[in-house]
Amino acid sequence: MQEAKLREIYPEFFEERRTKKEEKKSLPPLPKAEKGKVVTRFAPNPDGAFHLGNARAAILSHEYARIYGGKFILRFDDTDPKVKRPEPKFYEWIKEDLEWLGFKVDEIHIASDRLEIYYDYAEKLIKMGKAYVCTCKPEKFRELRDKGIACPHREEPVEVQLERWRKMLSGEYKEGEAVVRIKTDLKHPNPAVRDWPALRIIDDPNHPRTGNKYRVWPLYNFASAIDDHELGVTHIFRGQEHAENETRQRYVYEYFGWEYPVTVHHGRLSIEGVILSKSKTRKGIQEGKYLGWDDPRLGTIRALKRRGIRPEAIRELIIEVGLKRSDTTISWDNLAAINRRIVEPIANRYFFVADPIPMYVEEAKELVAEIPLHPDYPERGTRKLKFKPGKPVYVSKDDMELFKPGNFVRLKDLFNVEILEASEDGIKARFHSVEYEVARENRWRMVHWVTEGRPCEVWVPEGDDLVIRAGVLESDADVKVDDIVQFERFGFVRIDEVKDGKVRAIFAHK
RNA sequence: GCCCCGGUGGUGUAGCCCGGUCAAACAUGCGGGCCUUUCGAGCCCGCGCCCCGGGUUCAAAUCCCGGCCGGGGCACCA
Repeated sequence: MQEAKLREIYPEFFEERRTKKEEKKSLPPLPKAEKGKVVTRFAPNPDGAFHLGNARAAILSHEYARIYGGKFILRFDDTDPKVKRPEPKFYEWIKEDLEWLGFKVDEIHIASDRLEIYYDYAEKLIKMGKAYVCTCKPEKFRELRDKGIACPHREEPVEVQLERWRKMLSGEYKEGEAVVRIKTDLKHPNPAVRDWPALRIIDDPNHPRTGNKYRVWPLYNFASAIDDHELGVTHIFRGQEHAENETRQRYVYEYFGWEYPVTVHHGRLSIEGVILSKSKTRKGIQEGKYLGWDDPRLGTIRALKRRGIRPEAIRELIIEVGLKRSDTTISWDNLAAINRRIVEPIANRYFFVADPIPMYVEEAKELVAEIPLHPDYPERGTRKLKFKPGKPVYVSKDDMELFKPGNFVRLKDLFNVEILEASEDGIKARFHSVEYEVARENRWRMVHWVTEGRPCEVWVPEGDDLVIRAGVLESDADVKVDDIVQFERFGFVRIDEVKDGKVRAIFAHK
């Protein structure tokens, strides 16, 4: 348990904590955190859209910065122009998504602007004899490393190293021919930690921000180690996959005599049945399987937003999941429950009939149903649905099992009818009574309906499928793009598009 | 293979450091009831969990050892 580890290092802090638990679900205090002095950061690679998995580190970082009145930094770790290539739009999207989540970003830094800084530190380390330029073939180096043997370049004099470093910068070495390594314990139990690489050459980076200006690029561990210190970061939140990187980075901190930030490693967060992986998402988009990074089936922040998930719900979820180090897969029910609580009071009600079937009602008189937009908030007003004799009422195929001859149903807020005949082409019914009480006493079921509707489709993400439910929405429904409303007896939806009188909505949850 | 983590109801989390107050808490889910012009919400009742085996102890979810299971890392990715 990582808390136990933190306790070892900061026992005094946990004493405090004991006295004040008892509180509602919230984040535990942070070790070594002083009011006003906490600096956290979120450091994504803008090579894909921000998703729920990334949101864990981001929200924890931001939340603690706020709790302690500190600073939250957004840093784009865009130092791999080759394998995990950044794309310009993602820099913007990440900023937009953070804003949507309600973040206050105090500073923004971009690693690709900071290459000279990394070069300076690299040179310092070389001069200090703590780093060297290795020109071994990667396989050769790996072989030596695994045996715990120094590579031939390791102990060469500083002047030779500096000369090679200059050659790296000047372009005399090509990609793959030279790399700067940080010296570590060659007998470190984990071979992967031994003399880890800090900077490498990329011949034709064509970086979206710096083009071909720089050919020597830092690797994540080096850039991150330098930046966290340079930017004054005090607390780092990141996935447990980074736990071993801490070991590497600490060497740099030790050489410079810096203090390593407090780190909290959390497990991976995912939602059942939802794809988060950037590479899988990209592939799916390319193959035409997904409509884009905001396809409602995906777990990107943009997709969740599009589905009508509120930012507060995401925040609550992350805080509830907390600092746990094991991976967690939350269920949709869980997120939906949180979101429902938030959205329920704001969502106005409308009738949407999926797969409409006409119902012809005999012996009924003209009647106008006046229904509140929200049952708990009558002050919001009402909507009026007119019934005219001779014209059909549309009901949903989903309710077909209720429409058996001899059954009685109540058309909600209108009147009660007896079913005479029923098929998927149409239903014949006879007016029975208008009073709700009659339906209630007889325990007749209630269905929603529409007389004059406007075309509407609802996209319902179901795992990896996107089911499109076509139907009609009550004609006067006052819906605008981005509204979150409840289609009664259908579920909460977000209005995605209103065009030429046609409405498209995306299903959030029941 | 080597190196890290983790394992509490169907799901997610709390409790574990400092053993008793924990036949275990909260949320969600599921079942039932009340209320109610739908659904939902709300209120009430119920269902259901400490991975396994040893050990220490008067006492173990909690400490120790072993096992099993799961996740992550071992890149000139982040």
